[in-house]
Amino acid sequence: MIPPPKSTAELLTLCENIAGHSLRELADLAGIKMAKDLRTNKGWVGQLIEWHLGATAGSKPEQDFKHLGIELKTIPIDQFGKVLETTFVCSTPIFNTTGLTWENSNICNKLSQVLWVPVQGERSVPLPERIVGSGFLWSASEYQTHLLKSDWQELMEKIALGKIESISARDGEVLQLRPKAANGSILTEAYGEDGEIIKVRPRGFYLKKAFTQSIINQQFEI
DNA sequence: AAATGATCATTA
DNA sequence: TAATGATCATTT
Repeated sequence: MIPPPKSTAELLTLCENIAGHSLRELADLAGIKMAKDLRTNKGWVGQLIEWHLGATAGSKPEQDFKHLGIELKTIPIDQFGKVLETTFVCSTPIFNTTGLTWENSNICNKLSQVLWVPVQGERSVPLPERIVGSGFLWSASEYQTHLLKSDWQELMEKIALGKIESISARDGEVLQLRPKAANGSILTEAYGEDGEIIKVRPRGFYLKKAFTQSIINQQFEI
């Protein structure tokens, strides 16, 4: 068990320790069994990295390192540093959203400071042989914040107006709204177009690839 | 080939 | 059910 880091510097040291190592090595060190594949265990890599960085496991809607104000995200990239997947940020509040602003939203809080940990994610590389890259801290620039905030406001307005079912993943410049649930039969309450209560699939906020790619590029082209 | 919509495991 | 950790796999 790795104790939670007491400072940002400690966290970054833990992060340096795992850089360059394979998932097999890290699983062995953690005493965690290698996942056979990610198909039936999609969060396995993220949970392995959490263990090594001393993140407190849990399903609370807050940052991984709340005392440091830092959220942890692993991000799959290929050998050229290309981002392979969109990034889930958090689930979307869709029922009682009155009084909710970008500034007091969970997504704003989570994105205030992110420790990005790139992990080799090409399917052609066997899971145990994939290498963990060098993690780095990131905070949104003014421009990036503007993009996120305006997408968020547009999406949340549609939700408040009962137009959630008309939102597609194509909406938003950098932020997407997509289903986020165990399967299609999971339902939660939302407002319909006439203000009535309807049942919809739960949604989550995702960062589009182009946005996370720019973050990765910014880091590795310095 | 890229992207959208769907899905898997686990905890509380 | 709702939150976390995400990637899968069919459609475009």
